[in-house]
Amino acid sequence: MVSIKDISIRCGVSVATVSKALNDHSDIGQITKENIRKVAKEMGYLPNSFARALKTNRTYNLGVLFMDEAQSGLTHEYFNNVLNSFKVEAEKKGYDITFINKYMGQKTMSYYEHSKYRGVDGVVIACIDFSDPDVIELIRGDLPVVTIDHVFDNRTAITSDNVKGMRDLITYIYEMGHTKIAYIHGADSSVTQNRVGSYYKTLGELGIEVPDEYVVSGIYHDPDTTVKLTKKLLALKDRPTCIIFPDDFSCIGGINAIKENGLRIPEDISVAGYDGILLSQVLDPKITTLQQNTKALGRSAAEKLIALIENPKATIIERVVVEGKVLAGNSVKNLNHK
Amino acid sequence: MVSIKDISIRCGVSVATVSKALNDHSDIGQITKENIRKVAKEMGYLPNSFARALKTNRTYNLGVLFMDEAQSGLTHEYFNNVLNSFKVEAEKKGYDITFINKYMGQKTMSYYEHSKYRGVDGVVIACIDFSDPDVIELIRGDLPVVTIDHVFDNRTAITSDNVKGMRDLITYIYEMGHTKIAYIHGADSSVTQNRVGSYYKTLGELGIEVPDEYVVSGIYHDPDTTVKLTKKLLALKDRPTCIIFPDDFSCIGGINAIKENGLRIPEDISVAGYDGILLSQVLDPKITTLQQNTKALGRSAAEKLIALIENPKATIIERVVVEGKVLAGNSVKNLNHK
DNA sequence: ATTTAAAACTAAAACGATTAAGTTAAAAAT
DNA sequence: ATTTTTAACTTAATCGTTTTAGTTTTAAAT
Repeated sequence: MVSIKDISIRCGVSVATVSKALNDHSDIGQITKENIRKVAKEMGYLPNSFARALKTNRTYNLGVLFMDEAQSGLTHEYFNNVLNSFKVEAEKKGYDITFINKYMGQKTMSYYEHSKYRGVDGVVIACIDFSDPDVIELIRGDLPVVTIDHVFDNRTAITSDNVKGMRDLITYIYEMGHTKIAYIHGADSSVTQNRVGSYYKTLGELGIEVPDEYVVSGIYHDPDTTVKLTKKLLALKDRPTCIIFPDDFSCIGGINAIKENGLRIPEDISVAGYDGILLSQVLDPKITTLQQNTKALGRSAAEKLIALIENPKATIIERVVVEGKVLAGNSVKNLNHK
Repeated sequence: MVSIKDISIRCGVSVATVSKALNDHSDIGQITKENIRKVAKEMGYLPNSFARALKTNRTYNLGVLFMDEAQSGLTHEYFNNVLNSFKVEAEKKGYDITFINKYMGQKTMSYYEHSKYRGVDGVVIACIDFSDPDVIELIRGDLPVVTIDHVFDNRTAITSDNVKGMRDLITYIYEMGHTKIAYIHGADSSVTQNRVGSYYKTLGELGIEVPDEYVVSGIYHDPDTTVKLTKKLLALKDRPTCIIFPDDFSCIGGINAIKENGLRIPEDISVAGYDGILLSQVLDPKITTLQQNTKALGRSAAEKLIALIENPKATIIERVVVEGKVLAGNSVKNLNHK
């Protein structure tokens, strides 16, 4: 590999001059600069990122901590889309991304250690158990951090507007004539708390009493568990007319349970999901769901993280809230004009 | 950050000794080693990966070049799954992964340049236009490379067995009583060539003549284009009884076109996909498809790439062929016992 | 008691950049 | 004509490792 030194020899100048010329410092003459750049191109020079990183402590590398229940944020469509959007924006700004994990070969490292070891300039955290001590270590650490879908006091956070999302979804369902709306929610997290809270609040404002049995604790992204919980709901004496599932994917479990019971959707019972993944819109019937704006989430996360990195003095903690929108499928029956 | 030097001072030995102790060289005494390791742990020492990379030219970082038509291998379920499996295996062996791309900020770099700049130890290439000059540059380059779903003479390749896959799929459809089997295939590539070749060969062996109009050139992962092409097939005087689509995702377009035409699946016409993505098995009817073994593909790619990296002398070019299996859904009607 | 061999450690160069501080040459000010 | 300023470079240290080629100490062999 051709180095700065090779160029300096060819050009008859010092390595310092070459370095400065390539980095466009002001104390190098125009003619010299141009010549050095020409020669560098001719020789096929590529900067050595480690050497640079060693000296400057900047890698132009962003850590990504994306982990779902199944240990693979990659195959989870929601996080997938957020990640892809994050990646696109990061690359646009000249950053690469590196996945942060705990288990590197034999050794285990904490997320913080891994981040430090790879020297990432900052980390985006999403899709994870935010109470994990290893995550907390990272949050408390000295690296710029942006969290997605969870808010820490002293850190920039990008969140999907789960309060408004759930309100909009319920309002839509209510306007379709439903009042007996059950909710199988996901495991406890701030996302879940916001949604459940908004569920109660919205129904309360609409003057609807919610029987305790209508709110069931489930698991995100788990059709199997959802099958069981759905059956429970179907067995109720006062069965709901609509069930909201933790997300579109687990909704499939719910749909299967309902079909197994000999019921039709939406004729006999209505269902709604959450996320608005591709799949939800190709199912028959199309699922009525709240589509989260994954593009904006990923893009904002990258923007804010890079801003944090590039303006270390002005460490501004920001809160970005991204709204989603109701995707009206065909899975919620209109009870108004029957 | 605590460095090797800090440890050396605390232990009263030279930095060389510390380095060797931590890397378990044979010329350091047991007691010294243990002491140094203890102190290193106490002080929270983390090796600096750039410094190490600078000296050793090894980063324990693998480049990933995953690009689909939409410029985002990440949101494409097939590649997604391959990538995830690749990542899991790589991490198990102590490697991180870095996405290789062309456009870093303002500057554009070739894939090869990007790989060199980031100093990845090797690159896996998949899901891309393999005739792209930038890809060729990488293939011809001096980095260990493994390709997925495309074979280059002098490079290790992991391929899904498209010949056997298509044969199995067609054999299944044939056994269900079909002889008029159309095929909308994807854009030209070695994958497509293998599938189309196998399509003709298998049908030929079964003694079935294929009308020219039954083989249509389409696009992978593009439901919209598939809608149009499906309509063409449906309009034929001698309409096929079964249509094979480029993949499961574009199959959705085909299904929609068929439904629009007032036809039922599989009662009036049968369809088959390719890939076996999650989605194919939750649709109603379940799509009959050939499920590719994405886990094995990703794992093998990582294994072979790392083998190449860790045994530079024995540069063995390998060919790994991974078989898939027919997922018999409900989208192909059994014509035998009507 | 002396030489030889083995074990345990160190010195210093190197990897490829960046950068603070210093130097030289040319231009501007006196 | 001399001093001051500015422009255009260079020197050399530094980042944190690894590693070659010693050096010293201890043990074994003579």
